[in-house]
Amino acid sequence: MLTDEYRYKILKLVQEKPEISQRELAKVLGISLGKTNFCLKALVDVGLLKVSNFRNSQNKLAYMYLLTPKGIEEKTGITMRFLKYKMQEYENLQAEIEELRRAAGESGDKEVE
Amino acid sequence: MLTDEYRYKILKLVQEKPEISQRELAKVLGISLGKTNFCLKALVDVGLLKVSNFRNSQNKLAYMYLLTPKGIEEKTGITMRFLKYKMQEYENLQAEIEELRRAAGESGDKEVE
DNA sequence: ATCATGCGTTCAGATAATGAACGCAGTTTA
DNA sequence: TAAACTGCGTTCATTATCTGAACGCATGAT
Repeated sequence: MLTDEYRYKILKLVQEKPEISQRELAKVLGISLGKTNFCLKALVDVGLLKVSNFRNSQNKLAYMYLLTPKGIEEKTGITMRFLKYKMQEYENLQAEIEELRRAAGESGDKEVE
Repeated sequence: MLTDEYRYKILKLVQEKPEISQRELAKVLGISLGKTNFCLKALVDVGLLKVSNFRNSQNKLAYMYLLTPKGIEEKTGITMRFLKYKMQEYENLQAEIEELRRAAGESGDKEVE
């Protein structure tokens, strides 16, 4: 399943390091190789990424994932959408933390740690 | 699967409305009835929730989910842990938004919306 | 030539999530 | 009172999703 979370994360990582391998991507993302492969293909299918070959001196032939113009353009929107969603979660939690503090009779200005 | 996300959300919802039904909980959480049932049981199993019956005037006999003393105590920790995790995500995204703004040559003080 | 390495790809098996269907217990209707 | 109805928690076959070992291939090393 390709969610906004992985759309965002993969586009970001690929943009930073186009020669990244699927295995490395999987490791960074904390997901399996199979899922990584699936998500990359999905991003290629919808035209956000494209694949090209490149010669790697030390390593063998490898792929390179590049953001298409569409990918570059949509990445911003995807990121914004994802941020908005996360911001909402974050604010809800902040409110909950405040409630907990009030319930515990604390001063309310302590740091979460 | 019972994750911190659902530990937190369920404990919160149950605390606010102990007489909530599994179906209503499922709807609010955006998950299936089966998963809701599974998560509630898991929370009972680990001693964070307990079940008791109550008489509901209009409706039939129903259950009531109550936080145990352990549940009340651990809810704070679970919430804090979940917040910390979300805060990290949120901060990473904020940084990414900044990068996007810089790349787009914007002024950097626009609101996300 | 042979081996070793690392790549993307595949897919059988494991894991997780779904929601229709069930039995039960109150409430309403006939 | 009996029968139909409602909404509850529970179950579990089905479906969706994820995993990672194994494969073929291309390169570099021996």
